[in-house]
Amino acid sequence: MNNFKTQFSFLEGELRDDILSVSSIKTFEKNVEILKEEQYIKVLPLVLKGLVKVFSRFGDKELLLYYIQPMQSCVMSFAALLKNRPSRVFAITEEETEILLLPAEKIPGWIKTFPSFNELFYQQYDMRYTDLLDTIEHILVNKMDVRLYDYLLRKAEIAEDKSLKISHGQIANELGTAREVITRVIKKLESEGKVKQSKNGIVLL
Amino acid sequence: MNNFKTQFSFLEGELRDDILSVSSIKTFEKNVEILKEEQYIKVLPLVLKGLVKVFSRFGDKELLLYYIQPMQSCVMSFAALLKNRPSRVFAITEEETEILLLPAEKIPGWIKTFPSFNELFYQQYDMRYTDLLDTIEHILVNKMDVRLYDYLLRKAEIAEDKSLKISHGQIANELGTAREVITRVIKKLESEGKVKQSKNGIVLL
DNA sequence: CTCTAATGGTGACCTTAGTCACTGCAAAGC
DNA sequence: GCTTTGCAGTGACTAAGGTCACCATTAGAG
Repeated sequence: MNNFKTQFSFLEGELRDDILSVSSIKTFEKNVEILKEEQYIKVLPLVLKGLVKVFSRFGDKELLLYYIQPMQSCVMSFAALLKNRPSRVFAITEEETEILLLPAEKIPGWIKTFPSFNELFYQQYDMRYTDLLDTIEHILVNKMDVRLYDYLLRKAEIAEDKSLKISHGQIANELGTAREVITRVIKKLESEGKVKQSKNGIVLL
Repeated sequence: MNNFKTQFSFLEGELRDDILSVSSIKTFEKNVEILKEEQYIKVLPLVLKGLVKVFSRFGDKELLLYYIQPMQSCVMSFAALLKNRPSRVFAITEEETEILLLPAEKIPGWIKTFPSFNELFYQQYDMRYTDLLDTIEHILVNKMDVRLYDYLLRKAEIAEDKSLKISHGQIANELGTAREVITRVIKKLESEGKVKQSKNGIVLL
């Protein structure tokens, strides 16, 4: 895909050619856990188009940590392949997503040779560190109504659609709580006029 | 201090000389908020001896995020000075601590030139990302008794002393809760035979 | 068309932990 | 000495949210 070159114009031209010559592009359907099938083939993903959500499992609880948007990568994969260690987080496509898969063995060389590539991953780490701090703040200080509302706002903003098709159970998973709680709290938000539920999903007002 | 060279023997010799020639070493007393006074003079800290705790403030709540031990640095400072942005976290010495202060303007050059230096900061980011994940897990899934006990265990382990001199109020701050809660929960731990309280502090059994 | 699975809705209940309003105690400062 | 200050301990209360046991509605599969 040629939009790679324009999207990643901040990378050195030589590096972009190099990447394209050894990487593959793969398209994933919606709701597919990526890097599951590739867990032995070592690759580093770079999202070109679409949306990926990253979450963690703690026993039977799950929690959405952040989204990977186009032009972003997954620092957990990055760390995992540099240290040859399993990932502690999971990634699922939120929509149909096109991903560039960089072969792991080329990464250390690119990092050494191309400052822009190195810079890119520092930025990714910085972004995720900040995301995790935000997540901690949310869990620690906000009640469920605020957490849920912010979650919906963010989701709508990222999907660029104020109408969300998602089940209460799904939301509960992403917020690490129970389905009944979401049903209750979303009712509350509805009564406050912040959202509206219909058979087509949840609409933000 | 010459133990810098032995501690950081994984860094290139040239880099170590370079660092020592332009950096200063500063010793901080116990319980001092570091990087407060230096917030205009831009420096990157590298802990040589002692212990620093890093925490975040959310409104009136605080939360201990992780410790910086010898041979470690603070990724938040690193990110803050690269992006010329204020830090979202705070650092306080837990004991008397000796810190090497690297001048900010030298960092980008060292990163480009010395792979081992670059590697060091990737490792720091990776470590803190993992620490934050652990913190999230604790807040989300564990009850206060488990959180408190783990907190005390970790503190004792890091301080290499099973006897901790710390007030209930202090602990409450670091765990982002209220003093009375700690008093209650620590009583519970005592009744379970896990800790013992005396006038000298809390002893882990 | 019927049966089933997924989803949403709800009331009752319980546990956790945050808050309030105190009391007791001991060390430090005057 | 007394008094202030900081820390520990406690009972009573409350709110949030997790759990349980259901029932209703809808969409899809057979």
